[in-house]
Amino acid sequence: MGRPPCCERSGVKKGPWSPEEDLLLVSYVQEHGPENWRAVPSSTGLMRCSKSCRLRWTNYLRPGIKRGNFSDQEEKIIIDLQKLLGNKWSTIASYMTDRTDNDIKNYWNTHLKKKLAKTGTRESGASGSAEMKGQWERQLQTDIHTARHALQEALSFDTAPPAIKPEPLPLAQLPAPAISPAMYACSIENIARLLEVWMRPRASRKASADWMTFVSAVSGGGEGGSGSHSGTARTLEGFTGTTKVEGRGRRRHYRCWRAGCSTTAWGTVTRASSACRWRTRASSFRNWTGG
DNA sequence: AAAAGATCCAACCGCGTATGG
DNA sequence: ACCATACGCGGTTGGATCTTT
Repeated sequence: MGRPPCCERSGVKKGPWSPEEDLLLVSYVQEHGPENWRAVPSSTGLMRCSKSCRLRWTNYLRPGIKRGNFSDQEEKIIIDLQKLLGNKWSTIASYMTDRTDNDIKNYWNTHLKKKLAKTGTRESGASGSAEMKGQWERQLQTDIHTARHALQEALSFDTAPPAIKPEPLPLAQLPAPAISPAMYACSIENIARLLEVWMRPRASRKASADWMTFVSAVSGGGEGGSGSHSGTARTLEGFTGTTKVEGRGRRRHYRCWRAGCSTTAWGTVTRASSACRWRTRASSFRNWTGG
């Protein structure tokens, strides 16, 4: 029954992704697109299974992913769609293309389930549900129409098929941007954008977020004076990545590097008590020439 | 300041489905 | 038709971080 895990072979790395792994994966997708995942480990040298690579891409690195708090509207959409569709997270996510199914699932499990349990009954009553169902059915019909149209186009030998323009979708308040190959090129920017989002009030929680926080701090960026630093000024420019080296909790050591250059900078990031501010310690920040 | 408990979410796991030989 | 393997999805977990004591 069932297949053995795809990652049983020895030497496969598990756990949180490092920035350099992210960059390798993004580079691969930029070049080949998000397909043929089984080729990713061998092509990139990543010591990860294909499944892990796909998950990392779809849940984290893919362009257009929105991070941060869910808006009231998003919350309502999730509640309504969950009521309508059940735990079909990927389907629900298809209506909120800037959110991943994993995010939605997590948000449901950690926030909405409790919230709904607390309020007892679900706010949007039967009439709201019926309305949603009507919208859902209309959407489905539109999808079928679009698919049929596309099939006809594909089966005919016309050159330059006309652009398919589906009718306005009832649930299209959150438009679904088609992911074109050109968008993969935005992945690096996507990482940078995530950096910006995560630098906002909420302090980073994960190592990868810490990385971004750190890079921002090193670059002298950040909002409201967060990321204050002193000593030798270093900018993000030129640094291609950073990795956590040692330490845990409130105090960590990081290393950042540049491509094709042996210069590495070491830094310690501390979280200044309750002020939610990160800073690099000039005293422990120095150049290091490795190799 | 430290310990303990609670919370959150990235990543893993197992299974069903799709696909190709 | 059968088998092997890749893909995709939903449930679950580990551990980092936050909050409370």
